[in-house]
This record gives sequence, C-alpha cells and structure tokens, in this order.
Amino acid sequence: MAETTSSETIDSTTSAKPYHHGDLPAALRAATAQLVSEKGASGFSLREVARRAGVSHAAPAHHFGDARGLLTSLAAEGFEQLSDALDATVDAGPRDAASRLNRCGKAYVRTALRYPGHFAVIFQRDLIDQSDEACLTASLTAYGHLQNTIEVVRDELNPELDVSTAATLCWAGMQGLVTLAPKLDNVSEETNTKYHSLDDLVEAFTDMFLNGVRAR
Amino acid sequence: MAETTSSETIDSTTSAKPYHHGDLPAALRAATAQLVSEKGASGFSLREVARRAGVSHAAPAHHFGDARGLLTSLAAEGFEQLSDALDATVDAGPRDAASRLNRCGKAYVRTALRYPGHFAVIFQRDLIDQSDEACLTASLTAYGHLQNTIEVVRDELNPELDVSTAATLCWAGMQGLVTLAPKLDNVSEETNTKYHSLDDLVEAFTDMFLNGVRAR
DNA sequence: AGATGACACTTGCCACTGTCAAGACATAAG
DNA sequence: CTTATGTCTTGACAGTGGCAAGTGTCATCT
Repeated sequence: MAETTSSETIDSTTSAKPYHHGDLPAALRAATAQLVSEKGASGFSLREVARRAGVSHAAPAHHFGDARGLLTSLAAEGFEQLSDALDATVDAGPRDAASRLNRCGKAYVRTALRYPGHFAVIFQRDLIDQSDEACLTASLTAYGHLQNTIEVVRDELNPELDVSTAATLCWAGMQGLVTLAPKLDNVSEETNTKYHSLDDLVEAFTDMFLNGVRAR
Repeated sequence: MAETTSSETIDSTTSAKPYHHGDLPAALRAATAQLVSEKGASGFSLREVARRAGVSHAAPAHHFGDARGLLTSLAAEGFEQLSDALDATVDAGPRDAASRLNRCGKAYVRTALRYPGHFAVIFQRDLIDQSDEACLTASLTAYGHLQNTIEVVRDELNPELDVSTAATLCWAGMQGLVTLAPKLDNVSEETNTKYHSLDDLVEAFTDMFLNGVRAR
C-alpha cells in the first residue's frame, strides 16, 4: 500500500501524470527523507528541499500547505513502509510464534535503518499533524500487523495474554532500541564494553519477550 | 549531582555568584526546558529563550556557544535528573529484584513526564553534541544506576544473565514507552481499545522482563 | 585611588528561513 | 480561440542563528 515512491510514477493507468514535474509530491518526500537522514530533523528546511527537487521555494506549499504537512506526509510513508515490511514477514519463514516475532523485530529495525529520514520523524509529535487521516490509518495498519503476530504468540504460548498490552510493549521495545542505537555505539566505545549489534539486541528482546509472556 | 536548577543558586559557599544576572546559564536552561515542553524541540528558538530570560538575543551564545551547546547542556541536566531519580529508588522500598526494577521503571517514566523538555532532547543526535563530556558522563552515570539494578536481578534470578544486554533492553523498553505514550492516547481513542496508563505498561514490562530473564 | 584587565552582556549586521500574496504559465474543456 | 483550473514562480515580510564589534561591570594589582 506504499506505492507513492518516485520510481513507480510512470504507471499510465493509475497516475494521471501531473503537468510540469513528473510527480512533485513524491520527489519532495524523497528529497526530504534524504535531507533529514543527512542532517536530522532539525537540519530540515523547506527551501533546501525545494532546491534539491529543482523547484522554487514556494512550490512545496502548494502540495503540502506548510512544512508540517510535508513532514506528516513523510511520516505516513514511513508507516506504510513499516507496514509493508511487517506484512512481508508473515510468509517469509516458519509460522511458529517465535520465528514470526523474531522476523517482525528484525523487519522493524531494518526498516528503521533503511529509512532513517522517515523514522526520524514518525514519532515526533511536534513535527507532524496528529489528526492527519493518511498518517493515522497508516500507523494503525502497521500496528495491526504487529498485533496479528502477537495473537499468534497468544494462541501458541499463553491464551491469557493481553494482546494489546503485549503488542505495545513489543513496539516500544523495538522503537526504544532504534532510538538508543546511535547512543549505544558511543557508549560502547567509552566503556569498552562489547558492541551489541542491533540484530542481536532484537533477538535478545524477542527471546526475553517470549519467555516472559509464556504461561507457566 | 544535579543541583544546577535555578532554585539552588543562592548557596553562597559553592556558587560564586556571577556579575549581572544571578545565574544566567541555569535560567537559560530553565527557559529552554519550558519552551521545548510547550512547543517541542522544533519550536525552540534561541532568541525566544533569551527573551524569556530577559536578556539580549546574543547572550546565550556567550555561555553555550550556539543553540546546540544550550540543548546539550539541557540534555546533560536531563540525564542528571534521571540519574538522581534512579538512584533514589534503591532505598525507597523492598530490596528484592522485582521491586527494585519496578521502581526503576516507574522512576524513568515519571522523570520523563516531569521533565518533558529535557527528554524531548536527550536522544536527538542531531540536536546535541555527542562528544560533550558533561552530557556523556551524565548519561553513563544514569546507565550505571540501571545496570546496578540489573545486577541485582542477575544475582537473584539468573547468574547467567548478560547484564549489559539486559540493561540495554530495559532502557530501550522504558524509552520506547515514553516515546510511544503520546501516540497511544491517540490510538486508543481511534480504536476504542482500553486506555493503558503508562505506569501500567511499565509494570507489564517489568513483569515480562523478570519472567523473561529468569533461569528455567 | 586609579589603572588594568577579564568577564558578562548588548547592539548591529548578514544570510537564511517559513509563509503569504500575486503573478505567470501550461494544460484541459468549451 | 477563449476560458478555467491547477501548477508553479516571483517577490515580499517578519523571524531566526551566528558573527563582530561595542558597552558596561566587577576584581585585582600597583
């Protein structure tokens, strides 16, 4: 459900190709993602984005209203990418709860690392419009995929499991790891403790999680 | 170790009271924390902070160099507040692992909610200077307190436990919950699922964590 | 006491930013 | 060809961060 990337705008059936630029909204999102991944959300600038897309400084406003509108659209795209990645894990290996959850976790951090510009923005309440329909539904869809996996965990390991709580904890764990990851590199150097790869930490988390929720 | 708040600057022995303003750096941090908690990190403005502190727009630069310097100092203060809060949990109740970890978690989210301006900044790599000594050591001190608690968990529940990994997972879980919290309110409304208080989620997390790391 | 110097701030400036209003321009419809 | 609509440009404005230079204030030395 995330086919708004710039590479797919040639499709002649669905995309009624706009007037001047091929697909300026997508190009602006791409430029924004690039810029934010380079300089962080604070280094973002509407004019710089316009410059990179080769349009005038006020062009973005026509499609997104203001800076918040553009970043909100980027966040929605981020949730869609996450959604797609989580969805793809379902049939990508063994169906048992442990394997599925593990694939979900890996998919989460991998998506976050692959789209740093998007993930630098999705949970920043002050940057995006919370009431935006597209962003909200995209996030709920992604959450739904995670919830489905947790339901498998419930069915297999503990019928008493509160799925919504468990799913929230799981999401929090993944997002927390992604948030802490850059800091960890720093700390590892400083304390000479062994470096933990993000994938290893995800594995440790899902193992702990599965043991933790298992009926005893 | 976090006595740099504006209320404690009357101490005549330690603080060699500066010339004009009582303690401008602290006042600027306070104004920044206030402003960021109101409008988010993106609404922060060096000039607005200066205005609120009643000084000229270039005054902050003299103490903090640039905007990043001020935010870095705020982050350091945030880590110190977290550090103090975690440290205070040690003797605040039963010494068993479960109680201690639970208190740690509660202290984490409570500190985050109490100092939203600080916590909106501490893990934003693009906003703060990663190489800053004060900020780095403050974060390591806070991490140390958490690690101590995890060592108790190890001693009590599982001698094989990898403390540094477990501590990281725990920190990630707490920070993830804090990050997701505002979003959860939103989602709860939308999906009509029951609302989870942050404290309940912390409790659920620590329970799961303890079960998950327990030797079997 | 007066001079010297270090520190704490202010003032003024520049390039840059987001947003708004108005205009230009290309395409589609009649 | 005319009209209309949606896309983008141009120009302007207030606000921003950072720099350079100036002003004021206090501490110390002779």
